[in-house]
Amino acid sequence: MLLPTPARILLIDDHRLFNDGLKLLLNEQPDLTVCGQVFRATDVVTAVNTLQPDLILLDVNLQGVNGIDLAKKISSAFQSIRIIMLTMYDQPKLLEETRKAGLHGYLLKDTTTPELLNAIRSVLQGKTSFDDAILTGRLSEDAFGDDFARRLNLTFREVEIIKLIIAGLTNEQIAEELGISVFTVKTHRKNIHFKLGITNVAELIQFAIKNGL
Amino acid sequence: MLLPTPARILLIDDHRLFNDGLKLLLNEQPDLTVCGQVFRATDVVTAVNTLQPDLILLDVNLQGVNGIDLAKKISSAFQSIRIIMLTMYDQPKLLEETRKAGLHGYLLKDTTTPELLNAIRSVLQGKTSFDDAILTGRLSEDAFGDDFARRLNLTFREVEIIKLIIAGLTNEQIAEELGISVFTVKTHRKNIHFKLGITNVAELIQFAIKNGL
DNA sequence: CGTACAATACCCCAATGTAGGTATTTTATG
DNA sequence: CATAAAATACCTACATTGGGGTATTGTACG
Repeated sequence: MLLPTPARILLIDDHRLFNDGLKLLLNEQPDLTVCGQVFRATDVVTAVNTLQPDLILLDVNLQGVNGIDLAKKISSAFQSIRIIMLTMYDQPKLLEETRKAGLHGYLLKDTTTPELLNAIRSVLQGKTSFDDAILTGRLSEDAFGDDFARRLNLTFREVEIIKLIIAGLTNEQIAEELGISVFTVKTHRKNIHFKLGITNVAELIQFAIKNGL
Repeated sequence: MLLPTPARILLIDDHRLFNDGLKLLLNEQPDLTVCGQVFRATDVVTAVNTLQPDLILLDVNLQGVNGIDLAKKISSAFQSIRIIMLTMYDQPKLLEETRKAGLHGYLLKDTTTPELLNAIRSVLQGKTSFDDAILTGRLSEDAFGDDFARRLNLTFREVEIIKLIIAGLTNEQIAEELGISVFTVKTHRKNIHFKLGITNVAELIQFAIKNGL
């Protein structure tokens, strides 16, 4: 399991506190060492060049810069470097893009530390690691909050669908995701609109934001 | 500056990695100690009760639960506990709510570690601490405008239209609001989609949120 | 055993959004 | 004044959503 010398990890994330915290976290591990931290997209290229990391933990969103595009560039220039995307949100689309781009992992920032370490070590060994929470149904259990649902008399299924709508999925994609008919999705959507007193997606998202997305 | 015994800090944030990282970060300081970590809103009350922290770092957004409401509850039940809100985004509204609620600080997660420590120590001494980045710069009026627009090469008009889309207006309503043709609105909308690399309203709003609505 | 509710599925049609064009006018700038 | 960028306007076509129905199934509860 342990490599002869600690694996060199580069952290790229504009949230400084998160970045700093992660550094401490990883440096506690004997087989891992953080060789550098980057906070801005513009600093990435030189950092990768000079630091020669084995693995990069990369935020999908660097103040408006698309992390996945960035990852692709790095990946094509340095094929040996392994890259794990870190993200705040579980967006199926980003997950898909990440896989298609041939990157090595996609993790949510609310994974636990052991899970992160696991993922890093797997990826260093040549495997890939995609967050279970995304693949399976973390969405279904909690996330959106009892509170919200209860106040507005939303059912479990409705909340589930709201989340997928907000994630940017179309009715058809939602239907596929949940394994139900598009008609059913539309029915739920109508009920949601009725319960919330709204008429379109934008208002739905407004609502979600106000009530704590 | 240093207290006789380390100040007890409770971390409330559902992003586990961030939470864990922060713990290490703070425990490195001789005058601070993390007395507990909470990952779910439902665990907050008992944690506060049993751990008796001096100060709480609280994420504004706990999987659907409004962090500010939570903070108010804590604050009214335990007046001596000082609370600093942590957030990913600079939302003027939340900042205002935080101040009105009589809480003691509001920090962005992309502040630096020294800034965080500074803020914590100030608050422990009875002062308040609101992130400069929020108070001064871009936020004040046009958070959305400048920065966001510049980064993404959006024009003034495009930003204007984005705001109206997010407000839930249809193309027709936007056209009327701005005194232009629906066709023009559609054109702008296409350009926006192109520049942002998105395909529908939900994604647009996602984008706006991430980049600081 | 009814009743209530959640979840499912379908139909129709209108309204709105998305995507590909092309093209003119205005404004800012070297 | 020439050029670029921004803002404007229109067209066609298709995709998706929105709102009005109706109806079946399973499950929980008194």
